[in-house]
Amino acid sequence: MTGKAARSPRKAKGHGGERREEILTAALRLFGEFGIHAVSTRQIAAAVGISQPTLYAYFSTKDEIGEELHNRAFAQLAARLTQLPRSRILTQEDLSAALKAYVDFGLEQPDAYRIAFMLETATHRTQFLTKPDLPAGSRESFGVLHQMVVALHEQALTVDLDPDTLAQSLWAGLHGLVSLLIARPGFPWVERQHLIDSHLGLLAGAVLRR
Amino acid sequence: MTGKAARSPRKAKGHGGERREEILTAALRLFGEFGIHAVSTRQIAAAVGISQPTLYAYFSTKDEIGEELHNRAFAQLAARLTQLPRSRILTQEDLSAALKAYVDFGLEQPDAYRIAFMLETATHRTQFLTKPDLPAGSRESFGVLHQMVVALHEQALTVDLDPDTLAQSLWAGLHGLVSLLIARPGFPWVERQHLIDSHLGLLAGAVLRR
DNA sequence: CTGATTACCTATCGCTGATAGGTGAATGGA
DNA sequence: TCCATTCACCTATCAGCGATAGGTAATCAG
Repeated sequence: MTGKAARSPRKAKGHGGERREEILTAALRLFGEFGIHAVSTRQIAAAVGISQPTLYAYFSTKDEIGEELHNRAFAQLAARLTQLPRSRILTQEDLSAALKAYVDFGLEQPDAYRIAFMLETATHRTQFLTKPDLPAGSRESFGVLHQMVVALHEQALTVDLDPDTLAQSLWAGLHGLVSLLIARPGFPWVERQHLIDSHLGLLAGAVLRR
Repeated sequence: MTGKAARSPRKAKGHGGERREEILTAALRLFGEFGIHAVSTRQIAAAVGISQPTLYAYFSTKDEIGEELHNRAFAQLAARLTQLPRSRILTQEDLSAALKAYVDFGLEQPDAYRIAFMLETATHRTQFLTKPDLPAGSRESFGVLHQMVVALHEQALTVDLDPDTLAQSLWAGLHGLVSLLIARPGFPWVERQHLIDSHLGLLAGAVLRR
């Protein structure tokens, strides 16, 4: 399956950080392609061109590699949502654009989305059960959605429900579509873009005052 | 963690099937509690009271245990949806009841739901990429939803979108809520029942003609 | 040139999923 | 009643896993 292990030349003295990036790049690709549990540290190491224990100079566990990718994926999504152009006074179109951006992110970068929202490492499982918080990037990306709903609510543009509930409902609606499309590519979906457009239309229509 | 391995007495001659059920029961509990990848075949065997290789008399791989639980979970959901009382001519209330039943199933049996929709074994990953089909139970449970939407559509009770798209959209909306509630119990959700009621209200309101 | 630091290595650990090959209780036909 | 077969289950062992211990050689500052 995997080719021979061509050793990568040793990094110069201050440049161990480059190796770290190489590991993350290789891991993202492999995790995305085969799933985190089907990829061994030896495979990652081989893809990078180093010995397996060398990974542990940069990460203390295999899960920590997933963790870092997880955080970066969240940060990417948050950045994407934050950097959207917005009207000075928030409009319904701004919300629609954000919903679309969320779905696009998930479908354009399914590996990242999987890792951000669908991946379950042992670390996560414990973390999510005990800590009342999500990682920063996660709060931030949900926060963008939340703030938009709050702003629209203040302008009385949303239906008569508290904005917290509306925002969580929207998130659920978005995540459901993205995660099913990613996880069940073999399902007989209707034409993808049509489904997305309709779904986002339904969600926006459900949340926005008519 | 796990206590001592009290050996279970040998099954009588024709009763190996009972052992199989015991294995599935133990595996469902352990997979649900710790996640499939964090549970070893030795732990399952210990919980049942047999040696680890004996598992392989009943299942040819560990994934096959997950597979069987997966199919059973789907069948349960399908049964639950199929057995709902329904009006002779389908009403919007029937649809709402089905939506609620779906969510209730997921939240009452998070282990089963996780295994049915959120679990990713190596087998699955390949299967879903190559085969155009879901397991029977899966098609069946989505089918119930689909048929309801079709029936409502024929009575012109739905909004002006094709029923296939509406049904898939509904499914995504349901799955998103259930999977996030299950996977992120630490998130600062609004009161759960309120969120569910609102969400289902939004979904139904979005799909049904006003 | 030297000493410290850095970037890596090989060897090995306990554990995992899975296989090979055997044992001994139950059963049904002679 | 004997015996062959079947069935339920065992111990021993495998290669591969994540992770650790401990060493080595390249590199850089002084």
